[in-house]
Amino acid sequence: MTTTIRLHNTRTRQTEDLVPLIPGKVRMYVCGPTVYDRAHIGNARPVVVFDTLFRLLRHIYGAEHVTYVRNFTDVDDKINAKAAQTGRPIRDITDETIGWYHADMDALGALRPTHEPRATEYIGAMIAMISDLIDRGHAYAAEGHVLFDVRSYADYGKLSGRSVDDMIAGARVEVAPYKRDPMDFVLWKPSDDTLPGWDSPWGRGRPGWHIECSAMSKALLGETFDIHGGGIDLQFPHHENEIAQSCCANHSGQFANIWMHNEMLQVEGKKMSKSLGNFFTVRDLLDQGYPGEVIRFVYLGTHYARPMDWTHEKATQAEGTLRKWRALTKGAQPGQVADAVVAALAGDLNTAGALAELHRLAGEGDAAGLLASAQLLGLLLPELGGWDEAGVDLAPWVNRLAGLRAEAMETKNFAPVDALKTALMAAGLEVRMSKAGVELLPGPGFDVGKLPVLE
RNA sequence: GGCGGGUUGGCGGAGAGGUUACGCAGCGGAUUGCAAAUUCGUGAAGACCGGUUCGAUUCCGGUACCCGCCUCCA
Repeated sequence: MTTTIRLHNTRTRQTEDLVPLIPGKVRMYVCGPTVYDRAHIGNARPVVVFDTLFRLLRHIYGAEHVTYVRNFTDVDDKINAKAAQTGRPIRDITDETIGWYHADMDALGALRPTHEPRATEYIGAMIAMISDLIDRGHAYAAEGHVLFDVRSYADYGKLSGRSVDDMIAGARVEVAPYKRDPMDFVLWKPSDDTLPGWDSPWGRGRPGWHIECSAMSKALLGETFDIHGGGIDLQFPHHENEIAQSCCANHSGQFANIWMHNEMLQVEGKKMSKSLGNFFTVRDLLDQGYPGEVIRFVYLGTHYARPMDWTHEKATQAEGTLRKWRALTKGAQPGQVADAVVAALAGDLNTAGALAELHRLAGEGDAAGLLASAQLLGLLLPELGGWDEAGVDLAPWVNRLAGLRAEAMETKNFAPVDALKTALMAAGLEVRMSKAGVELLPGPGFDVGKLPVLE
């Protein structure tokens, strides 16, 4: 445990050493998806980023000393809307969506977190926390709602660098009449008979958005823990509100130590949006033939704190690199993880730097080191492979090409060789002919159906 | 309007106050029936204007442009 991990803490705006609150153990919470639809490729970025951090933490502290919690938000008005629209039970929708999520994130090589709590299983904990906040004078009930009193928490706005007064000045939120302050946010809201609801001291209702993360992190990690992650778009209001709730409900007044935020993702230089037609789910990309490993490689190519651009060009390059590396490490056993790779990751999760080290290892022909190091990044794992193989036995084509070539060397008529070679290349094969013989390797876009028919 | 982030060679994309990032593409050589692959070598940067410094792409200030959040979208 000689490596010290340094991480940029958005709470303090500084890059800091990770010093676990409990020596030798690391606890991390990351905001997970609202389960009403397939995850899009923007949703997948924090998954890959924090999975990579999870892998690094396990490498350094030992797998059994790292606890990673990522929630499923399965109570939400978007889910309610979908249920109303389709007539399906909510639980059906959320169960199905969680299944999709697991399948899609598995394809990207993301490990399952230690715990994946569902919000609906922690309603009691949320109600208890809300009651506590009321008792301590940080929240109040009004017209079936319970609201958090932002004026009761002096540090409100600190995470996102805003003051309550500034926010009110620029606010575009509609102010409900029962709010004491325009910035007060909902902890609990009433449900009518058509909506899911739970009994509470304030009547039948459902939780507000932010309280679930406060309740679940406390239940599974404790009042304080080491790392809290999520997309930068969650910094305000979600994380700001989480901090307010948790710090006011916790006796220590402390919550997560290091806050990490990943930047957003664009597609071909533009914001991903349905109206621009550049909106993709992870499943869309997988169906289009981008292997999950290739998608992961593209993500790792940009530092998590910088905006990332998804482009077809990058995916093509990533695919070529991974093909090369998979060929180089074929049959090899993982050796030692390279120090330089760990050092890069330990420096605020510099995945792009780590990939550069991988290139170096590949250049040196260190298959064992490359394999072990790549696997630390969640690449070159056996379960992510297979896409780089032909899926058919290419021996008949190899033999025919070799035969024609041998003849041509005698007759000096290379036309038949070139014709076959052209056809094979058109099918997406890479054709290598050398003194040692003929080799056919599937390249990007290889299509078995386009292979020339041999007589 | 408020808050935050960014601007690096043809493209992508890092680190470091002074020494080659790296990958892809390009160019030249070797190799090849031709190619591919491989291999050797090579050119190319730090938005703009100031400041600090012996020295800044790296620190500070300003300008321009881009992006995000403030609309329960990661």
